[in-house]
Order: sequence, then structure tokens, then C-alpha cells
Amino acid sequence: MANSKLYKGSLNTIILKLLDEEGKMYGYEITQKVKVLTQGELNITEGALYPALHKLEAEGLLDVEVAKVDNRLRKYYKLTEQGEKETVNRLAELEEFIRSMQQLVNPKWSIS
Amino acid sequence: MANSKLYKGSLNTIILKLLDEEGKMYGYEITQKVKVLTQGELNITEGALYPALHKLEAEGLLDVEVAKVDNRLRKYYKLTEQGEKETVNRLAELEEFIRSMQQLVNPKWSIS
DNA sequence: TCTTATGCATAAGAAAATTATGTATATTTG
DNA sequence: CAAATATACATAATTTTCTTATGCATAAGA
Repeated sequence: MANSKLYKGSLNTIILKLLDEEGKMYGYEITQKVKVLTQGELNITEGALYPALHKLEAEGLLDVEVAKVDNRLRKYYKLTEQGEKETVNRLAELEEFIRSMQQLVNPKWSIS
Repeated sequence: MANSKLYKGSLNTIILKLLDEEGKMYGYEITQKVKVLTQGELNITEGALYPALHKLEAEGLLDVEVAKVDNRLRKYYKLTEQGEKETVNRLAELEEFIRSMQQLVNPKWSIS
């Protein structure tokens, strides 16, 4: 994740959440979606993304389906049943983390 | 940071912010303060904390002052002038990161 | 035609944690 | 009073997760 450097560990949760919303996505699509959603703040590098996708697949959280579009390869990923359950957990953890950070660094903020 | 596992990279910012608030703190005090503030959510491990403090000191962001209390050693850390400036930057980055995460995983949230 | 965009992948290295130790003193508890 | 827990520091080995660099290949745009 270039340009942000900090705050590792959130990439997996981001991937899971996007797949939960979109149904299925391919790698390159994820990088572009994140760029748009964060107004260019977060740039997922390929060196981070593809290994992360492979690992999530190996863990049984993602299924992959290969497609050929315009003579180019695409690997569509979608959540498995287990992946959907895990997404709920990870999002809860993330929300909890954000609350903790807010309590630590800026008690004035609040989630509403 | 045990029990949260995720979201590495925020420890330095947490340290800087706490020192900015408290004026000066020693390592063990920081671990306890974080535990209380986050209701036990974030547990800073010693293996993470002490190297981080040493590095921030080496970078010129912290000054250290050794004290002996009840025959036990304490190393009090406080922000240098440069450290105070850097704290402002890091907190801004962290806030930006949190906003990005919210846009990604839960657009319903907002910081107010 | 050359550059940029699309699309995947992996290897080398760095950064930042966890886990496991180690040392030492003070306090609490059974 | 002995043993466990709390206080207080430190570092080494390992793991996780990223960046950077590279590689291959096709499509589109300047």
C-alpha cells in the first residue's frame, strides 16, 4: 500500500469487505476500486495484493474463477461461505480497532 | 500489540500522542495507560514497545531521562521540539487513514 | 511506434510486529 | 515465609506484511 506506508494488516479486511459488497472482483479491479473510493489515498501494490489473494484462497476464504476477456486473463475472486463468516468477524475487529484508536489519539472523534 | 494483531504501524503514533498529552512517561506506564484507555483491547508487548522507544529516540523525536523510584529503574521519555512537530504530522496521517478505512469498509460511519 | 493501461505473478529486502527469554526488585497472597 | 504476581527494563529469533523491483503478455491511445 504505497503512499500510506503505515497501518499494515488491514489489506485482508479491505479485500474481504469489497468482495462482500461486489460479489466478485478480479485483482486489478480491486486496486482501482480502492483508489477511487479513497480518492487516491490508498494505492494497493501488486506485490501486496496478489500474495494476499492467494493466501486468502489457501485459507479457504475465497474461491477463484478464471475468465478471458478481450484476450486477457482475469481471475475473479468471491467469498466462500467460510469467507462470509470471517468477513463479519474481521469487520467487527476493524471497527473495534478504529474505536480504540480514537480513544487513544482523539477522544473528540466519534463514530455515528 | 497483542490481541489486536491487525493494524500494525500505529504504535509510534500512539506513543507520540500519549507523550504529547502526558508530558513524560516511562515504558511500563505507556503499556498500562493504553490498556486502560482501550478497555484491554490493545496490549502493547514489551518486544514492540522498547525497540520503538529506542528508535524514536535515535530519530531525535524523544529525549530520555533515567530515574530511580523505589530502587527500580525508570526511563522517562518526553517529546523533543522536533518530536512535537512530527506528532502533529503523524496524527494527521492517522486521521486520514481512518477516514480512508471508513470509506472502504463502512461509508455509514462518519467522524464528527 | 512508443507509451500507458490492463492483467497476472514472484523474488528480494525492509519494517514492524510476536514470542520467548533474561535480569532484577517490590508487593501481594496463600 | 514462600511463591506468585507486579513492576521495569532489554534483546534475539522468528513471523507477518508490506515495498520495490522484475518479469511476461495483450490492448489501447498518443
